[in-house]
Amino acid sequence: MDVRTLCLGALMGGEASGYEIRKMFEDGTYSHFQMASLGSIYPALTRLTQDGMVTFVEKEQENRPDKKVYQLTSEGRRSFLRGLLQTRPGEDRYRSDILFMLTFAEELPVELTEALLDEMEARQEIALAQIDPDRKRDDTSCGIYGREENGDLKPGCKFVSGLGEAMYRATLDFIRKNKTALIDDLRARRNNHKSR
Amino acid sequence: MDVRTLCLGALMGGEASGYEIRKMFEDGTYSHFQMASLGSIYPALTRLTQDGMVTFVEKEQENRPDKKVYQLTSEGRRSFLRGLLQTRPGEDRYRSDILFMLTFAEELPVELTEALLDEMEARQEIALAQIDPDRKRDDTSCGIYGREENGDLKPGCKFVSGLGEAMYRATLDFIRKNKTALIDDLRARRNNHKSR
DNA sequence: GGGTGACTGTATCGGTCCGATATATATCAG
DNA sequence: CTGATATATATCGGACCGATACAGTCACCC
Repeated sequence: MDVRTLCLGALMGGEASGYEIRKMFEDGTYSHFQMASLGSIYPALTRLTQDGMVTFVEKEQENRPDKKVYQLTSEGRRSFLRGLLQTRPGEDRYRSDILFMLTFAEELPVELTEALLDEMEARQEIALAQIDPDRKRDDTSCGIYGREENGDLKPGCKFVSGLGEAMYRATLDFIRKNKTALIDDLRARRNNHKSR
Repeated sequence: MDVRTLCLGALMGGEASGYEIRKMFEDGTYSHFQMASLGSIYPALTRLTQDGMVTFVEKEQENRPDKKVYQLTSEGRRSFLRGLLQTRPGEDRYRSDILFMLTFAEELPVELTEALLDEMEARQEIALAQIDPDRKRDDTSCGIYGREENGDLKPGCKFVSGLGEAMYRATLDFIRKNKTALIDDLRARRNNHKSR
């Protein structure tokens, strides 16, 4: 799923600037299962403009740098949905440096392992908190896709964020339940090695 | 975490060829939380050789193409562990095209949504099955890191694979519990739109 | 007998994308 | 009044994936 497609998807929720699109992938709607950086978003928007998929208006702002606010054309909207019909979605992929490092827990100082576990727990907590319990309409900003007129989440979005929540909860649960056991195990092993 | 570090980690379990390292990231030990392709593994091994982190022996095989079997040098091993001590691990990142597509479920044919859900369920099942129930020593192949002399998983690896299992289970659970509700919801909505 | 696909291997390359950086302006805390 | 943070666009080097080439073996089926 390339960044151009991702940008089209982001604009399905209404107009947005490049900066705002990045925020959707950084903090917002898509942050839990997709990524795109400014270094790829801006070129993507330029090409999408050339191809007639989006248009933009330059908006002057008070006390802020100017904005280019992008918007889907009807061709862009059609093309995006047609694309989804044809695309074979790529494999889900989870990447975690911390888990990779924990694989070598036996070779590392126990303190580092502890720190890694705490770090991971903290990050998961933050991510879970970001999947709003009920932050219905606090952001006046850009039109984020997924809300009904009455402010409720659309079924697709509800499902996806529910799934995200379930994953974070399961992860947190597992860490909390098994953290001390792992640490104890490592300490015991460390003592065995010394005494031998 | 760049591919060179990843390769050093892979070789912590013993000697391996480039092809075998890729398998660890494709099917094996690391497949659930890291990725590296041949297109980056081979150059990485070349550079690691130049830097004295690994050495290789060319092994002729019967009925098979020749192999270059790589092995950590003591410098490589030290350098890897030192690296882990200094590295700030990158953020965990989950990427899923299917979830992105499901975000737009309302705009897609219900059949596609159904297919996506089934596809995702199937993939998670496969992944879960890959996290061994008890495939202790069936692979005679390369020395994969994480086993004790007696064949048990080392604590670090046990933790990590346990966490993986918990995540897959939670995901599968959620999909199974909420799939039909989502589909029904979408169908109902479709009828509402028609009748209006 | 011969085509076809699957597996083991090494290697290269185009194109995409991340991460860092530059530039500019404004707010706010200390 | 300095430094951190936020908004905003834009570029670029380097890393990495995915596809492809090349080469050999095996099993299968027609």
